[in-house]
Amino acid sequence: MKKPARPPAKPVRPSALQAESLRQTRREHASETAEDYVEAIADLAAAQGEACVVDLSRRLGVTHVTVNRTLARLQREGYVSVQPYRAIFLTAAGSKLAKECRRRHGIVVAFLRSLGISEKTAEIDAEGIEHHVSPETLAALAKHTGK
Amino acid sequence: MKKPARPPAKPVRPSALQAESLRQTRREHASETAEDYVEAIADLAAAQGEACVVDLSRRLGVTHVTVNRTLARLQREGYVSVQPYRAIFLTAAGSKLAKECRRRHGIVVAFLRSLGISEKTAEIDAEGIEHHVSPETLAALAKHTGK
DNA sequence: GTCAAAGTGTAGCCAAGGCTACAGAATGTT
DNA sequence: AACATTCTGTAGCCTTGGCTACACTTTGAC
Repeated sequence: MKKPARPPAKPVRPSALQAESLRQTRREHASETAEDYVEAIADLAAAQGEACVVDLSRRLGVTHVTVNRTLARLQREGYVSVQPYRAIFLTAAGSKLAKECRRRHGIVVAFLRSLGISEKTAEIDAEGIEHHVSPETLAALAKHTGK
Repeated sequence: MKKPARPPAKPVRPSALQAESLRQTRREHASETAEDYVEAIADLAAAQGEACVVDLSRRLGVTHVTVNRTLARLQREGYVSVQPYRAIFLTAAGSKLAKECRRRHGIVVAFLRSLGISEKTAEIDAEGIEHHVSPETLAALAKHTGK
C-alpha cells in the first residue's frame, strides 16, 4: 500500500488541519448532549415551573431510560442536580450553559430566517448547526443578521 | 413529578418540533462518519492515486484500528470496497456521496469566508456545520455568497 | 535473500447513547 | 382506603466509535 510515486505535497486540504478540525467536531459532539439537556431543562422550568423525566424524554425525542442515564452523567459532570422522584434542577454551571445555548440558538435561527429559510427548516438546521459555531462565527452571524 | 398546575400550553419551543429536530440531528450524526470517510478517500485518491489505511487515519485524526473497523461498516453499507492489504476504493454510491460532500463543504467554507471568518476557523466550523445544512439552507448560503 | 520498517489486521477494553422489559413509587379518582 | 394510571428507576442488550497491545504482511534497502 506504500505509494511508490507519492507526489511530495499536493494535499487538497492539509491533512493535519483536517484531522484537527475533525477532532474538534468530535469534542463538540461530546458536549452536544449536555447542551441539549440543560437547554431543555431550562425551557421546561421556565414554562411550567419544573422539569421532570417524562417531559424531558418527550422534548428530546428519546425514552425516559435514556434521559435517566444521561442525567446521571450530567450530575457527575456538575450541570444538574437530581434526586430520585424529585424534580430536576440546574446547577449554577448548568444555568450558565443553558443561557449561552439559548442565546446561540436564537442567533443561529434568526440568521437562517434572515436568509429566507422557513421557520421549520430553520429550527431543524439550527439544532444541528448551533453546536458547531465558533464564537468568531457566531459574532459574524449576529452582526450579519442585525445589520 | 406530576405538575399540579400545568399551564395548558406555553411551550417556549413546541416540544414535538424540537424532538423531531433532535431526532433529525441524530440521524445526520449517524451519516457524518460515512461522509467524512468518503470525502477523505476521494481527496486522497485525487491527490496521490490511491487511499490506504494509515493515510486515512492521519487525515481523520484517529488510529488505524478505528479506520479499519469503520471501513468494514462502510463496505457493509455499500460505500467502499476493501480487500486485505489492498488499496481502498469508493463504489459508485461512495463517489456520488463524496462529490456531494465536497460541493457542500466548499459552499459552507466560501460562505463563512465571505462573512470575514478566518480561513482556519472557517475550515473548523465548516467541518462541524456541513453535515447539518439542509438543501434549502445550502441553496441560500450559495446564493448569499455568490451574489 | 534477509531484515528492518512501515503498513495492516485482530482481540479486547471503554464510554456514550439508543432501546425493551420489568419493577417500584406517586398521584388522582372513586 | 383501593385502584388504575402515570411516572420513575433498574437490568440488560445493542451499535458506534474511540483506544492499546500484539501479530502478521508488504515493501524497500542492503
